[in-house]
Amino acid sequence: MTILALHNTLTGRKETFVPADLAHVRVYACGPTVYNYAHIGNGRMAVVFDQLVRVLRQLYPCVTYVSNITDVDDKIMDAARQTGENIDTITRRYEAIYNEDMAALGVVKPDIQPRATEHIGEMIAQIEQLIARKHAYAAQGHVLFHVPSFPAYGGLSGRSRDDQIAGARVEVSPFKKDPADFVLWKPSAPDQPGWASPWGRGRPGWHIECSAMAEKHLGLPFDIHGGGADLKFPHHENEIAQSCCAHGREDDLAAFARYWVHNGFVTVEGEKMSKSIGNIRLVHDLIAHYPGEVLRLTLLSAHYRAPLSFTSDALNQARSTLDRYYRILFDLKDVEAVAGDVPPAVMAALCDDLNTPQAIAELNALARDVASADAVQRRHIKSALLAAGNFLGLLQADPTQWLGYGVQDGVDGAVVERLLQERQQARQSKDFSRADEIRRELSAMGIEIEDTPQGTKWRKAS
RNA sequence: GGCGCGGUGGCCGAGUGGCUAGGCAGAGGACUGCAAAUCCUUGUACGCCGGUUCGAUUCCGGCCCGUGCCUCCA
Repeated sequence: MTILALHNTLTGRKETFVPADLAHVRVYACGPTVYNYAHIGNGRMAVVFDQLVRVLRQLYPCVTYVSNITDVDDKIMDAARQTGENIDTITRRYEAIYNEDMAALGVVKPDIQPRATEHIGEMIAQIEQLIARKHAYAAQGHVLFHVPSFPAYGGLSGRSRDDQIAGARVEVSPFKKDPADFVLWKPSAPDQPGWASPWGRGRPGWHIECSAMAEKHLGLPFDIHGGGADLKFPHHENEIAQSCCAHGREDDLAAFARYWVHNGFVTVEGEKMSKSIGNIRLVHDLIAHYPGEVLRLTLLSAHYRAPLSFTSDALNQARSTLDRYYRILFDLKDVEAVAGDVPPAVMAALCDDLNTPQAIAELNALARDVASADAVQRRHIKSALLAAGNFLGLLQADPTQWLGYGVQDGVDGAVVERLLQERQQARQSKDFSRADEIRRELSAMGIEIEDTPQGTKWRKAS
């Protein structure tokens, strides 16, 4: 059995992954709050954990991947107020768009995608457990988690309770027993979404939903909990506090999730994406200009924990890399591939803490070898390339289509053929200036031509 | 201020105590009427200063720079 090594934020080290139950690997990753289009940072999280789950499925017979949809949140309420739309209308719409956009990135939909609003009962039950164990208290319609009741608090982020207060930007409400305490439940005004609870009509705090949904759908402790690096604190820290304390497991931070995996941030031209800078890159917009595979490869071209600077350069490089692979597949289109396993070198790279750049280097090695390959090797290379591509969510398109051969959209094939014939005649009569002129005409139409021993081929350049 | 992460050749980007990362771009060559595509050749880089070591880009300490979190955030 291949060994999977993962960097575990909980210990700060790369560790050998051993599931709690070899027969059933369980993974949870924090999903989006659905009030707007997903940006490329959301996309990176989805792609990274999709790839991790793909690796796990190669290694283990049964994997359950849960990723939630946060559909109750103050930002959603703000959005509803601004547009005058119903909250459900907004959340359902952006949930659907999220799934479409992620599918375009080659992300396989999680096995379970629980909505927060459908787990209010579980959240209330967990809050009651926390109150019963004296880790939480009700005050003025709120319920708060009492951080001092959990001495191990801060173990994931390496941040102490004092550090959290030292930031001095934590809202210190008068009803908090301790400045570090955080909200489990808060009251809703009549015009805000709310649910009946033992503490009055209200809605859950942000952190409790993941604790409740992960436990319901995966059981405790489950194997891997993931999310963006920014969620380490306070979100994941608070999840751990809630879940461990609700079950009297204050002694063991791993009693909730055993391995914690965090992906790094996407920056745009080196800057953080933010509304104020106006540099947010939405997946929805990007897929109108770039094939999803180009975006996916861009996201996989850096190691998942490293920051990724999203630039047009990076996109173009990913595109030319894919063009190269597709050209090989095109050249090998008459070679019969055999269904096979993911190439061991690719698998080994991914099993080393999801080293996707190394895996891509292995793809390049295959591509390099094709030039000197004999018939048997060519068949092997095509098979390996397709298997690796399938595993990485790449190379799923038809090479002919990808490269633009035989594309009819927006192209008058008859015109192209006529010009090519005219150019061929010019070439035969050594009228090369006329031939080159025709090539420029075609180029202006977005048509690139390639003279080969078998005649002239043309393609619609992307 | 506190807690992290990172600084690798023009660019992107792995990795390692001594043994080629890889890609892109560039240069030279082959092929071509010229191109395109492809192929061949070509680059000895690891922020700074100390320390450990036979030997450090890789380990340790300090410093500088960049960046993220500490408030909602993938």
